[in-house]
Parts: sequence; C-alpha cells; structure tokens
Amino acid sequence: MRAILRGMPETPSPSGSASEPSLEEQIAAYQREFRDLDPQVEQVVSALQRLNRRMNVAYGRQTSTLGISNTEWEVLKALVLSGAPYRLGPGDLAKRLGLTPAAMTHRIDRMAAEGLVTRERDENNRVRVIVELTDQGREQWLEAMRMATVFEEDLLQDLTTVERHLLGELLTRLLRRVEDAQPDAGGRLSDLG
Amino acid sequence: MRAILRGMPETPSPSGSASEPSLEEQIAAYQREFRDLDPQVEQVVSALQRLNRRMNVAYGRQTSTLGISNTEWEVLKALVLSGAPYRLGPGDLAKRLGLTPAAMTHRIDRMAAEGLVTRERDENNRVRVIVELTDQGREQWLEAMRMATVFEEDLLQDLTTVERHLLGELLTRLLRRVEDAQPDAGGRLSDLG
DNA sequence: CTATCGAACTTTAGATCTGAAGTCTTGAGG
DNA sequence: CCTCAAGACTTCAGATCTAAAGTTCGATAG
Repeated sequence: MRAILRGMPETPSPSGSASEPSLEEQIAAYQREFRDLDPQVEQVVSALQRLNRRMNVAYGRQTSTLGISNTEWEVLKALVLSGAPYRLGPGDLAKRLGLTPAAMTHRIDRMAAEGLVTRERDENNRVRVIVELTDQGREQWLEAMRMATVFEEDLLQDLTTVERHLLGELLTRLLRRVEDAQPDAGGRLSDLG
Repeated sequence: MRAILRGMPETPSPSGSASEPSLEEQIAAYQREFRDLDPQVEQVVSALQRLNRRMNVAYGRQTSTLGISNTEWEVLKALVLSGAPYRLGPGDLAKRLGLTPAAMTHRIDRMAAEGLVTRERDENNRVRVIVELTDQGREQWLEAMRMATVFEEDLLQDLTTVERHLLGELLTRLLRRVEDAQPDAGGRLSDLG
C-alpha cells in the first residue's frame, strides 16, 4: 500500500515515512549526534518532556468539550487554589501563570465576557483590580477537575502505590532543586525569544 | 521537618502579597477544594507540570543567550534527530512538533532568513519542499545541546544512578500508557481552545 | 492528451501573547 | 495643598499561532 521502494536510500528507521520517532529511537539518535551525552539523563528528560506534551493534549481535549480553553482553565485553577473568596489581582495571576500583565488583561477581558470571572476595582485602593471567580466559573473548574482526575488516575493505573509514592518523591526532589536555583517563579514559560 | 504543625490557622500563607504557593500548599488547597482527590496522584501530576514549566524557563534562558528562540531550537532538534542529511519536509516537521502546517511555514520563513535552515523544492516531486539544516544551524544546535546537558546534569545531581534509572523507567511506563491511548502524535500541544 | 481529484504547501484573517508606552492612583516631600 | 516618583493596570504595535481558503503539482481515468 505504502508504495514501498521509492528508492529509499538509507532509511534505518523501520518507519517507512517520517513519523515521530519513539523514545528509544530518539535517545539512540541523540547518542549518534552528540557524543557527550548521558543516556540515563536523557531518558529522564525526554520522557518528562514527551509526557508533559501528551498530558497537555489530553487536558486540551477535555477542557474544549467543556467550552473553555486550557488557558482559561489555568486561570480558574489559580483562583480556586487561592481559596475562598476566590479573588486575585491581575498582577498576581500573571505571576502565577508565568504571563505578562498585558496578557492577563486580555484573558480577563475574555473570561469576564464569558461570565467565568468578574472584574472590579478595589475600593480600598483604586489602583488595584480584583478578579473574582463566579459561580459559573467555579462550576466549570469542578467539571474540568472531575475529568482531569479520571485521566490522571488512568495515567497512573499501572503503578503500584509504592511506585506512585516513589515517583512523587523523586519528582519533588527535582522540583525543589530547580525552584531553589530559580527562586523567581516568574519567567515566561514559553519563549523568551 | 516535614508536616510539623498543621495547626496553623486559616491563613497559612503569609497573605501579605499573593506569591506562588509551594507544591505542598497547592496540594493542600486542592484537597480543601475538591474532596474526591487522591493526593498521591496529584503530587505526581503537579510536580510533573511544575517541573516542566521550570525546565522550559531554563531552556528559554539558555537558547536566548544563543540568539535563537525555544521554538527555533525545537526545529533544529527535529532536524538533527532525523539524522544526516538533516532534511525533512514542512509537513513532517509540523507533525513532529505538534504544530499546524501553516505555523511551520512561518517558522521556516524566519529560520531560513536567519540562515539556520534552507528551503528548496524537491526536484523529484515538485509538490514537496525540503527543509535542510545548514552548518550554522547545526552549530547552534550543538551549542544549545552543550548548555542543555549541563543544566540537565545539574538538575539530576542529587539522584543516585539507581534513582535515575528508576525515575526514567517509571516515566517511560507512564509515557507508554499515554502514547498507546493517543496513538496520533499530532494534536496541538497548546490549546485546542 | 485532458479533466479531475488529492496531497503538500502557502496565504489570509483572526486570536493571543510580548514589550514598550500610556493612564491613573497612591504616597512622600516641600 | 502641590509636585513628583512608583506601582498596577491597560493600550498599542508587532510577533506567532490556528483555521480555513487558495495554489500548485502529480496521479488516475477517460
């Protein structure tokens, strides 16, 4: 079917045409192209990156069925995690999500138009603005959390309790190391281009 | 020093100015706001997400010192990993990076203008386009890899060889589970909004 | 050889983000 | 009071991405 024989000069990868390489293939390629590489380190890092990407795809699919985007979900999450009465300023939100204040202004515009949050001036200090979760926003967050936990439980299904604990601890140790080295939570997560 | 004194009243976090909560605070908040939550699962997932975010910030800082962006680095990576002669079509690149073909066209425009890649038509099939890494592009990738491996080695510094191996295995098992469930590598990694 | 369909890429319009400049409020000095 | 500096948010211009429409080439069927 796949019109084999296209002259295929050197196609070491069994995958006829260029599909995404498997993790194993990727690490092998790294070793071919870059000698000074610890394959063990690379396996951890590459698996981490791929896993996160897949998870984001999954979350995106779920939130989109709820009529919200992943970016909106992030904002809802930050507000809920701040605890009742679920209020934060645009500046705080921007710091927590790793965005510029300008981007937060735009997001809040959209989310307020959709009724997920309200925006009002702080009467005690009129420079500040207060973004507050609406009941509808909280409901959306709950719904998204229900779907997310199902996915996450499924993701970890093959791991025993001991393995889950171990994995959590190892990841937390790595996280601690980065957070100590990078105390400023800020820093755009995307590019810095 | 862990879990001492949970008695702290209602405002455990110095409410002074809302800074990003720690991982522990975040998980505690999740449990307050969403009863049906397995804290062990949440620790793994939250640590994973935070870790990835921090790593992206670090990579972004590094690549920006080289005069390229993280997005450009992704393209260089895909080309190098494809092996000599470091050529791929825009469509393949788009699939591997989880972008739309349109976005790839734009990226290639920019990267070709900077001399990181060349773009030419495939003479055997003039519908196709071939994107090829230039020597300069390969050099930039090498330089970025050198910086990245230093960072990654530092990140894993506190883990023994056994722990590294274990972590790699656990992550790979999770990855396998998602990739089996989501065979299509595609899917925008960002929003789907 | 010609018509047509499909594949691969590009173009266009609109969405969202960044960086810089602008607006408004507060607080410190004079 | 008045002025000015700093802080918090918004506005604006430009960058990059997505979705959809457009273009071009290749292959298949008369």
